[in-house]
Amino acid sequence: MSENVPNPPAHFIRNRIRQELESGLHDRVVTRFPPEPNGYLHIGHAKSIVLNFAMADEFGGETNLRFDDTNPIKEEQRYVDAIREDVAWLGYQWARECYASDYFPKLYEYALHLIDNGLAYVDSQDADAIRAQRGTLTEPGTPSPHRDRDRAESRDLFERMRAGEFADGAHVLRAKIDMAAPNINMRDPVLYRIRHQRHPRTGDEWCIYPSYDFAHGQSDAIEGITHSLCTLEFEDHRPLYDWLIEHLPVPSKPQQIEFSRLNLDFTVLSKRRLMRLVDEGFVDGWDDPRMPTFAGIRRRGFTPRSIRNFCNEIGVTKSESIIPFGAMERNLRDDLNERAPRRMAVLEPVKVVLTNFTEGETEWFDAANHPQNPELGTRKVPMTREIWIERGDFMEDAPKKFFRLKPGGEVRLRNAFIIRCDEVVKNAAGDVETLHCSFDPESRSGLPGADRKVKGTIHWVSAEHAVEAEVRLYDRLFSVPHPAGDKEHDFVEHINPESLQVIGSARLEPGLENAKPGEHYQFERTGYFVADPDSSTEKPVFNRAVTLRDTWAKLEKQLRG
RNA sequence: UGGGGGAUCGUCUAGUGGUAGGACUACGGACUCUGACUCCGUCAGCGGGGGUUCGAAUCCCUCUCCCCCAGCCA
Repeated sequence: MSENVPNPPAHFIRNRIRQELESGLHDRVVTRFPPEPNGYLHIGHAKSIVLNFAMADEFGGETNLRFDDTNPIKEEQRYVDAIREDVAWLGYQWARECYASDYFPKLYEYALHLIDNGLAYVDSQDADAIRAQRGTLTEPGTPSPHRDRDRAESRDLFERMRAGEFADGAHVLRAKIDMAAPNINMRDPVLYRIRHQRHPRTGDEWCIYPSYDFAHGQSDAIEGITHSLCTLEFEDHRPLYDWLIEHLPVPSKPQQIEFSRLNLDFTVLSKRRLMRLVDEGFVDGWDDPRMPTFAGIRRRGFTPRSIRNFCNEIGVTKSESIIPFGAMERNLRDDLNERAPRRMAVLEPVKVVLTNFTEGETEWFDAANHPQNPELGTRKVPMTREIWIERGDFMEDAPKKFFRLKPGGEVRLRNAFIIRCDEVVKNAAGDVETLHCSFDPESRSGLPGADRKVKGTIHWVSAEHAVEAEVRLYDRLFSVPHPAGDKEHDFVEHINPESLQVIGSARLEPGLENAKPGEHYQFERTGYFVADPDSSTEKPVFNRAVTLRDTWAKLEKQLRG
């Protein structure tokens, strides 16, 4: 992946690793991306994925994909499959696919080690009692009555927990650290709990499962992870992470480094909220193009490269930040601008009759597939007497700065010739129905007369050859920058009612009916589009991934005042 | 109110004693058979108050604000 980032920007983790390598603290970098398979990945995870793979890649190491599957109540195989697909889609190949559950036997041994050394004990109270004894933020906790249970008894109990002799919640294994610690994570945290629950990978082999704190660091150590990169909320867990590594006979000593998670405006990124959007039908599923999930942004038309570039652009720090959604869109434009073939498509059609164009005749024009990259070749587009143009490209009472079609005015038809609007035909309601225009034969593309300057150029599609298609225009899902930050209103109240606009019959240039799902095009002057999985030759469907920058829209807004 | 983090242009981010820099946005202009792209230019910042110093974003003191932690979730 490093070919995409010739000059990776410095950030504190990169700097720190560089120094460690120079000082000889490490001679290689091994990282891991450790999702819990209890939900789908979203754009927030992309930052972590890119960071982890980039660090290993840049410093000659490798990255594992490790599923943190320590809680079988919430985890499912389908999430594992989806996550695997998502990481690969982003463009990364992990060195090893690991599972915390691979280490259950080892972790069990480690637990025994702690018990035998008087560093862990079995507590036989229920969750409520343990909670009550934990103390509060300002008051220390009080020791469990079982805290000084002798090692042999704890060991016996723990072995019987493992053997399945007890019901869920009857006992728990706890580290014996410090009930008065100001850091609540150090107040004898739970290491193992009983869960008679079939595990997606280990089946019924285990009925006790390690907690995150007990599994994560030790898994890192077992895999030889040098840098365990995680988000800020785990900072409080680092003392525990280090404590366990220090007191256990683990094969290596990883270090945890925290960075701030990615936040985007005009969306939500918490699993709970995303779940509600799907469950309550605000979107059409996890892969709805408005969703910030990998499945969603992929279907929306975001490319892996644009996401990677975006992640590199935003940097890595410990300060919390909210990145404008537009930053992601710009990266998409930058990527697609370079490589997406251009096509003409009329979204809101209005008919134009070229009065001096021979009826029944078709003239084929050459059109470049890309204005800056001739390697993308050319194509032929048909011109006929009747064509479609964009309704918004005609204005009857046009302001001075309006460079498109107006009564008596001229405009160039992209790749073809210049036309003049001679007559406006309206229906009974007063809406423009048809425009009668005449074209200038001397101004055909390629001819000397084509050099004549007209201010505007618009796109068009031959009415006879037009391919009818469904086009889905997506906009931000929420109408406020921080939907989750409003304490007065439920975030769903801020859903943008116009986040999806379906155009039933857009008119596309012929050929586009053969677009394969996932193929990107720029519909000139309109935006970047991708063929949806729903698309077929019979009924093409395109999603608008992002609009083009539109300075006219801005100007128009200003003119209106 | 205990503990752990954070605060630099509108946004993101460099800068650990020596002229606060970059990117994005915005704005202005050039170019243009996409009002796109590209190019050029402009605006704009060290949370507040003290102190140390010839000199402070950086060191010291103090205040303020924001985030995280009291799951047998991760």
